[in-house]
Order: sequence, then structure tokens, then C-alpha cells
Amino acid sequence: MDPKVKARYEARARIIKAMSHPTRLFMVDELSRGERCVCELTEMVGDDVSTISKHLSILRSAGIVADEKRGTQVFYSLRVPCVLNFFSCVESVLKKNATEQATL
Amino acid sequence: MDPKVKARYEARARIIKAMSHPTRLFMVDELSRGERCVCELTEMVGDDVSTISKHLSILRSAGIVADEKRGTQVFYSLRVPCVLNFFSCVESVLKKNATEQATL
DNA sequence: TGCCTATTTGGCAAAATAACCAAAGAAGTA
DNA sequence: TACTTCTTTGGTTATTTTGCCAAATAGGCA
Repeated sequence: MDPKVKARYEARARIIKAMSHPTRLFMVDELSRGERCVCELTEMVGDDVSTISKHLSILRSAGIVADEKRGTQVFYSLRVPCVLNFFSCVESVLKKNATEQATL
Repeated sequence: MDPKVKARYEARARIIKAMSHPTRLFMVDELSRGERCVCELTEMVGDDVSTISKHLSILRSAGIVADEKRGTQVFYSLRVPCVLNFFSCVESVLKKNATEQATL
């Protein structure tokens, strides 16, 4: 594959990869309902704060979420709402897979 | 996170993860223009056939592509075209990131 | 059957991820 | 300044992912 083309797909894959973890997917979903601080997300997910912080850092690096510090808290928000469109497609894949499974 | 909810996000993440590799992303894009056999995709990507085959197997397991054997060749096709919607969103993220970068 | 082409599978080593703990930073308050 | 809370960073280990080679499998044809 041409290096230029390859770089293009690598850049794209990086964005999608940022979404490809259950916890990060959950957080994106949650942020679709409004900004949340790290402590809130940590509470909801139930993992160590450092783990949550690293996941958020991955989403931020990809440009999917934005962070804003207010006092001692950091609030994250969805920077690119279109990623929510992923969900409906993913659901349809899961549904189709389930249907296929049922007809075997 | 509740186990049931967690399982839900894991299932979703599995689908997205299947898309989160440059080669697989390229192949999905290529398949949007019609079915392709493994040999064609291998030729386009330039990796070892076994590597391509494994990538395709990941996409198939996720339910994103379908395979059909005809003679000695195996043709892959897009089973769920909605994944193509990912591209436009990803492009907008990249564009937004680039814009942000420029204004620093 | 034997041979050729196309594809998948097994196995391995390197690289990337993930999750935790501990420690460091940053901001507010006494 | 000292203390507390919230968050990020560093470091470690376990797990997963990648990509190649070699070998196995499958189909078509002489």
C-alpha cells in the first residue's frame, strides 16, 4: 500500500481504536448526556481512578473529548458528537449477528 | 459497572475493535466498492497472504464482512454497509484536530 | 493421482494494551 | 504553610495483538 494512503488509514484507525474499548465506549455514551468529571466517571465505571484517567487521556489524544479544569476537578465533554452515530450501526451489526445465530 | 451493562459495552467494543486497524479499515473501504477475493486484497495491501487472511477473519467474526467461496477463491463482501458511516465522522474528527492544531 | 493456485491455520517473537499501585501535581481551604 | 481532595504520571506485570514463515487444506485440472 502506498505510504501516503497507508498513513491516511493509520490516522483514521487511531480515532476508531480510541473508541474500541468497553470502558471508553461507555464514557463516550455517558458524555453524550453532558459533561462529567473524572470522579463521576470513576464512580460509574468502578475501576481505579488512574485507569479512568488514562482512558480519558486516550480519548482526548484522539480528539474525541475535551477537558476543562474547574477548581480541582476536570470535566470532560464530547468534542465530536458524530461518534454517537457509531452506536446505532454497532447495534444493527449485533442484531444481525444474533438473527443469523438464531437461524443456524 | 453492572455486569450486564458491562457485557453490553464489551459486545459493542468488539465490533468497533474489528474496525480499528489500518489494514482492516482499508479493506472495508475497498469492499464498499464491491466484493473482492483474498488475492486482490493481498495485492492491494502488500502484506503476507496469511496476514490478510487473519484480518479478514477478524472482520468476519465481528459480522462486518461475509465470505463466499467460489472455486478456489474466496470473495469477501460488506455485510453491514452502515460501517461506512464511520468514515465521515472520523474525517470530521481529523479535520477538527488539524484545525485546532493550526490555531495553536 | 499428481500438480498448481488460493486460502487458512499453527506457531512464534515483537510490540502494543490494560489495569493496578504508588507517587507526584495542582487547587482550595484552614 | 499544612492538609485535603482530585487528577495525572511512572512503573510493573499480564494479556492481547500483529505479522511473518511454514505447513495444512481445498478446489480445479492435466
